[in-house]
This record gives sequence, structure tokens and C-alpha cells, in this order.
Amino acid sequence: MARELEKIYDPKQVEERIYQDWLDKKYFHAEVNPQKEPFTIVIPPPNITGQLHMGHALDNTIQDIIIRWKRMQGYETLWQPGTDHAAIATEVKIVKALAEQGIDKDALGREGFMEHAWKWKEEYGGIIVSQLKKLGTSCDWDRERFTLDEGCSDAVLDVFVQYHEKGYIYKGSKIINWCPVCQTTISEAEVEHEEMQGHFWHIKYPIVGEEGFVEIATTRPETLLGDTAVAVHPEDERYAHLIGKNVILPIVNREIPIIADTYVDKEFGTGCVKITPAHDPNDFEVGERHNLEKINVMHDDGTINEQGGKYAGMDRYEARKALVKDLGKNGYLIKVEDHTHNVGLHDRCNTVVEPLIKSQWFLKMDELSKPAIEAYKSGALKFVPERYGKVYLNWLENIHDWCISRQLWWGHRIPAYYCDDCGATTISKKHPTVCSHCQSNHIRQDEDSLDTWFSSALWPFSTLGWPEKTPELEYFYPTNVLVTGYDIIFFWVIRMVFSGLEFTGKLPFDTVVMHGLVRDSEGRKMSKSLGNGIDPLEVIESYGADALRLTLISGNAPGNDMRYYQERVEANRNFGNKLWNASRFIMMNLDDKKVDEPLIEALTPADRWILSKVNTLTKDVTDTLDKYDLGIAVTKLYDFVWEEFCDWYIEMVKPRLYNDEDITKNSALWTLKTVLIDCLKLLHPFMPFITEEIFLTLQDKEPSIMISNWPVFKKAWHFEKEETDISMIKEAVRGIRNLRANMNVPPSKKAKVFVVSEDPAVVQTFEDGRVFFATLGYASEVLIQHHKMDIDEDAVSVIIPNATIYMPFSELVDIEKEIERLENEVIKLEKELARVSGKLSNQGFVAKAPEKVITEEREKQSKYEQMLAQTKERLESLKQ
RNA sequence: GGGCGCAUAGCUCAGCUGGGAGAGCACCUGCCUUACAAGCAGGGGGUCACAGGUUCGAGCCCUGUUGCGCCCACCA
Repeated sequence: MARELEKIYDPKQVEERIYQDWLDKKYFHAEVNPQKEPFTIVIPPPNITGQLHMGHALDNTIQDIIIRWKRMQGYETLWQPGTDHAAIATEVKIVKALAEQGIDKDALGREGFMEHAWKWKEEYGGIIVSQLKKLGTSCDWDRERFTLDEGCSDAVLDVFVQYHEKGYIYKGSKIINWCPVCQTTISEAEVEHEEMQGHFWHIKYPIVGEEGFVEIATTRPETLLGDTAVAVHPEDERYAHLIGKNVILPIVNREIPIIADTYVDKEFGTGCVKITPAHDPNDFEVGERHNLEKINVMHDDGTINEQGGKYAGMDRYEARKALVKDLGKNGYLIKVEDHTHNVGLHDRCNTVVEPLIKSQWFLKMDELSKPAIEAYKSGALKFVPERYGKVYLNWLENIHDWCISRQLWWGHRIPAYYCDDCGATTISKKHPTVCSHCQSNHIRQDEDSLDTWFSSALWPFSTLGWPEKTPELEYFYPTNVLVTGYDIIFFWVIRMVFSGLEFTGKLPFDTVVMHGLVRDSEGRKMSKSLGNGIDPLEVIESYGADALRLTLISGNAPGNDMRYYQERVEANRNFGNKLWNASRFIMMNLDDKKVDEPLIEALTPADRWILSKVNTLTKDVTDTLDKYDLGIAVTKLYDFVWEEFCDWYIEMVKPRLYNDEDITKNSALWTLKTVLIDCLKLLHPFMPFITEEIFLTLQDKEPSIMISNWPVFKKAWHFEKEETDISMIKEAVRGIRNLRANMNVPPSKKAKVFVVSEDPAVVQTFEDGRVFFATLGYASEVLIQHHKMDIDEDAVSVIIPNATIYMPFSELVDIEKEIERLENEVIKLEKELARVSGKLSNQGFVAKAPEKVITEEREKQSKYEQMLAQTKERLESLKQ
């Protein structure tokens, strides 16, 4: 064993080889195993059109950490992977690609298009998956699924039919959100509201049969073409006399009624509202109440239709301009004001959404949302961090019916069949041959397909074989944790919850771990249009996947957005290198030697100290992971490895390693190896590659760290005395270094060190640790004694509780300066002491503070008193 | 109009159920010490946005204020 390691860790030489090895050995693969408890995560399926971005990297790093940790803890872990067909996103992309080849989508026809689409999927759909692998994700790739594959499609159809049978799915003409560019309906969740600079056009609507007019203000003048009424508030005295009369629609010259409806806000604007039932959701409601005609004035591409008279054929914004111009020319325009208002944009293409009336399929939400609300309120469904539960609840409590049909081909085609003879609709999983109503065979399938989220909603169980009762479904479902970004609660989390509850009777997961967005260094969202996105693959290329993973999960609180800084990746890369070199050092010293586990008694205080520390660390890290506080867990590991293990323990142990006569050499080697292995295991979920590489080089008992056992807290490794002893020595060493640095003593200049203490236990502690002063404190000679004899008066001193350390630097010490320094120490100590004593003499504190806190304060008090006395004594003797 | 988040060291951010302010980067000083200069040792730097309150004790809890950000909502 003990392959020689390079001086610098090079992830490029490691990652691919190790990942392939894991794949070959099927370590990611999960099987139904009644001997073990299952632990399951389903991946948020990335779009097949996607390229790996920082959001994916973050999301999947979190999942991989959790799944690797649980795997090591002995669960049968399934991380179910797959991809999403991403209806609109993909179709748009394919249409574009086809157009570049001179192929027109409509000319191809549905079947021809689908053929191309599937080819496209075969060619590009695997890219994102191969990119995910570069991150080190331990998904069970043998079980990879696709939302449009046979099984998932079967689940979708089953769900559609069942919803329909239960009366939850209906088809109806309602105002929907229409994207004129994508030419499809979109759901409310897909509309993004953005505040935009616009105008308020004030227009005269002349009253029929009398002089005068009503003043109407609108932000979308072109919708005037579809106005079928003007509304005022029923209690608005200003307009009471006009109710029932008509106005003339300017330019159009159509007579429309003035109606009264409480929808109108008397206080806002002029108190008169134009009503366009076909182009505004509120106006639609008003229209329903008053039986108004609904005049659609727009084509699906956003141009004005034949209802628009002379404006027909113009784009909606051209028509707006033209109409405003005509209004002005004819004296109808009163004024134009600047006005900022919210505009709905399609989240995919940023097109301004047009509300239109269309006959569409909807999923009724009022009943379905109830169990989903209850699941949260009862505590069965938990969010990390908790605050996102409120977002979930708020959306569910105000939910509207979900428009599920899309005018797209790339997706699950709606299983509704219309009869040309009797007009009946047949809903059926399988393509029927005849109409279920009249048995005619003149039937045709609905042209629309389903919202892509309709199939994602089933993901936790459709991927496990539902609606079949598969062993996988039985064993791995419900899943345990869902990890996703907060921006996707409405689209996905909520829909999975109610779908899971409805069809499996179980919550699809009990915990939702939310994370935020990865922003650029200036805090802006990474976006294609800004060109500020950072490619995770490039980062992996330069710094390795482990460094990227650490960067993404550390340095911010769960659920918060984070900024991406190259410097942070470098720091984390450096940590990997630190771990690498520490391991290299240990392996060099092991040098093929077999180390035996020593008896506990054979361990030195330093060994026991580090074992005790790593033992506590194990507990801390596990507890923190239990709370899904990954960032804190990794910070604890980072600090331990770098400071305690590398900067202190390894340095302390060096003299023993360099001395073959030292009978404690074996226990030093054993401790180094043991602590390192525990650290590697604890770090493995976070940094899978480097830890595996080191682990395999370090030992040959186990074939892989990723299937090794997660460390557990051991009572036998709890050494309280050694912890206090070593911390005392560390304090002394730090004091010495501090003084030397202040006095600019070069490391080459060694000094005699006297440790003086009257406490025999302390003397013993330093006796045991005497070697550390030589190696860590640059001592030429260490004299430990319980009196001050033989010490030069002009020595500098380090005062720690129970002991004073003297270093004679006769030629270097300026007595005056040393006196001044000690005087400052006295002031500092007196201040501290005053604070603690003040606290302790406070009746309220002594009476009400917990016993533990009071004891701690008392201990501090005596510590400071002692140190103060020692310092004063030293001062006195110097002043003589 | 509701809801949420954030304001802590020059920068980016941690800080668990209230008990002597932390990290990384940057900066300053000294070291190429036989694991690591992607390193080692030492150091400077913070009225924890503001104002009240609760408490023996507040960065943390409560109320209010200011600034920034996000989400939801049909005010034409």
C-alpha cells in the first residue's frame, strides 16, 4: 500500500477514476432490502434542455451529502434520479432548432414533430445527467427515469382519469393567461409580476342622449376595442343618474351600457371603469354577473383580430399606439399620465401575458388543497428552515384552480376524446375505438397536452412504479427528504404533496429542505441575459468538485441566498490540499508499518486529547446533520482538521515519530491514523473524491469509504482531564510564541524556558508536556520547578492560571518595556475581574442565574484573581 | 395592500433554545521550520442599523423606526 502521494492534490487525476469505480461497483444502486431501513430522496428532475448551473450544483450537492451520510449510517439509500421533459422549454428549443434547418413545426405535423423531438431528447437529454455526475452525485443511475417515459406517462394518464372520475378535472371557458409568443396557456404560477413604467390614458366615453361624457382611465387602451360596458359603484352619487344609460365607445362607435357593480372602487381614479370581459379576469367576473357580451379582439399571436376593425392585423402594441393617436385626433383623449403598474410576464420568455378566454382543462383545487394544508398544520410536513412553511400555507389557502392544458405537442397528450357525431367527450386511459356515448367511431383526441408540472407532481411515486404496487413503491415510498429551491414551492412542492396524498394516501416526504439562490459576487441573480452565470463545470475543472461542493454549502444559513466568490472556492480548495498533505505526512510516517491498536493506558495525554476531541466532533457533526445544518457541520470539520489536528496534534506528535526509540511511537501512529480515518469519514459526504482517494491509499481493509460506517460517539474516548491539560499547554505555548513575536525573536534563537508552579498537578502536566515547549515554543531547555530560584530577574514571563513561565532573554529584554507590558496586563485583568465580581455580587444574578453559569463565573473569578496576583508579584520583583 | 427575509470586522457571511463577539478573504509583522508558501507563527480591526421595552443579563426575545431585498395580491 502507501502509494506515494503527490505534493499537491490534483482533482483531475482522481475524480473521474473514482467516480467510475463507484459506478462499476454499483455502490449507488439501491435494492429493496427488508434487513435495512430505507432512506429515499427523489431528485428534482432537471430539464432535458438544461445545462448544469450553480442552482443545480447547490441543490444536488445538498442531496448528495444527505444521501451519502445516510448510506454510511447503514440505511438502504435510494437517490432516485431522472429528468423532466420540460414541455414549453423543450418545445421552444426544438422548434427553434428545426427552424434553423428550415423545417416548420406545423408543416411537420404532430407525429413528425414528436419524432424529431424524441431524437432531440436522445441526443441532448443526457447532457445534464453527465454533468451531474461530475459533481459526484451518488444517484442510482440504474433507476433513471424520464417524465415522458412509459411508466411515468402511464401514471399521468391514470391520475388524469381518476381525477376526472372524482370530478376534480373539468373543462371550461375561463380567462386564462396566454403567452402570445409561446402560443399556449400558462398557469398562474408561471406568471411573474414585474413593476413597469407605463401610462394612464384618460379617455372620454360620450354619454348617449345627453351632453357630456364619463372619464375612463386605462393602462391598456387597445382593450377598448373589446369593451362591452362601463361600470360605476352602485353607491357612487356622482354617477347614480347614469346607471342604465349608455355610452358610445369612442372610435368603435358601439353603444355600451353603464352598469353598477361593487367591484368598482369609488376612491380610485375617476370611479368609472371600462369593462372588457374577454381580456381581463375581473372584467370577466363583472361580465358574468351582468350577462355582458365577451368580445375577444385578439388573435393567439397577440395581433388584433377582425373585431378590431381598422386595427385588425396590427400587433397589440402597434394597435395601442394607433388607437391612442386616433383618440387624440378625435378629441377623446383627455390626458396621459405616467403610471407604474404590475405587468404579468411569462417566466420562460418574458413576454407580457395576455388574459384571454379559452376553453381549457382545469384541476379543481378547493378539496385537494385541504389535506395538504392539514399535513402542514398537523406538523406531519416540516420545512427547513421553518419559515418556508408559511409560504407554502399561504399559497394553498389562496389557491385557484389549476389550468393544466397546454397548446403544445411535447408532453402528455390529454386523454380526452371528442365524438364528431354526438359531441360527447370520452375520458379514457387507453385510446378508445368508439365514443362511449353513442358508439360512433368518429372520435378524435384532444389536441392539448398537460402542464409539465402535472407529471412532476407525481414524481415521488411514479418513478417507483405507481400505479402498480411494486416492491420498490412499497419499500422506498414515502420518501424522506425533498431538497429544492424556495422558488419552486408553488410549482412543485405543493403539487407533489396534494397529489401524493390523493393517490397514495401518504405524504410523499416528511421534510422539505429549502435552499436559496446562488447569486454572483455583486448579489445579482445569475442569468443568461446578464451573462454573469458561472459554469460549475469550469469551477470543477479548475478547483475540483470537492472545493465547489464545500463552497456551495458553507458560509451561509440554510434557505438564504448566497453569493458566489471565486476566493471562497480557492479557500476550500486549499482546505482539500491541507487534508491531502496531512494525510501524506501520516502515510510517510506509517511507511507500510503495521500499527497496532494500543491499550488506552499506552496513549499519551496528547493522543487522548485528540481522540476525545474527535469523539466530540463526531457527535457534533452528526447532531448538526440531523438538523440538516450542513454548513455548520462542515465548518466544524474544517476547524477541527485544520487547527486541532494539523496545527496542534500533528506538530505535537512529530518528536515521537522522528525517534524510533520512543516507545510511544506506535500509539502516535495509531492515533494519527485513527483520527484521520474518522475525519475522512465525517468529511466524505461533503468531499467525496479526496476522502476516497486518501482512504484507499491509507488502508486496505475496506474497499471504499462511501460504504464504510459513519463514526459514532464512544464513551471510552472521553478524556476530560487530558482535554484540560492539553489546553493548558496550548495556552502556555501560545503565550510563549506571542512574547517572542512581540520581541521579534527569530525562530532560530532558542531560549531557556522555566515553568514555575506551586501546584504539583500542574507541575506534572507540564512535566508530561515538556517536549512541546521545545518543538512548539522554541525552547532550548525546559526547567519545570515549583520555585523561582535560578531565574534571571530580567526574564519575560507568561502568566497562565496556576503557573508562570519565564524566558530569560537578557540581551533582548528592555525591562522598562516589560514592566509596561505587565502593567497593561494588570489593567486588563483588573477590568475582567471587576466585571466578573460585579456580576457575582449582583443579588439578582446569584439568585436567578442557572447554577452552571454561576459556577462558571466563580471559576473565572478565581482564575483572574490568581493571574492578577501572579502578574503583580512579577511586576514587584522586576521593579526592585 | 398583506407576508417574509436581511442590516454583525474593509468585503462576503456564521452566530443553536438569551450567559464574556466568530470564520473565510483582505490587511500588517516575522518565517522557504525535513506534510503543506494553496503553508507556518503572531497581530490590528466591530457603541452587532436606530429608539424603546422585558430580564440579574440582549447580537439573540418584544414593540416601534429607518434602509435594502424577496414573495404573494384583480385596484382599472
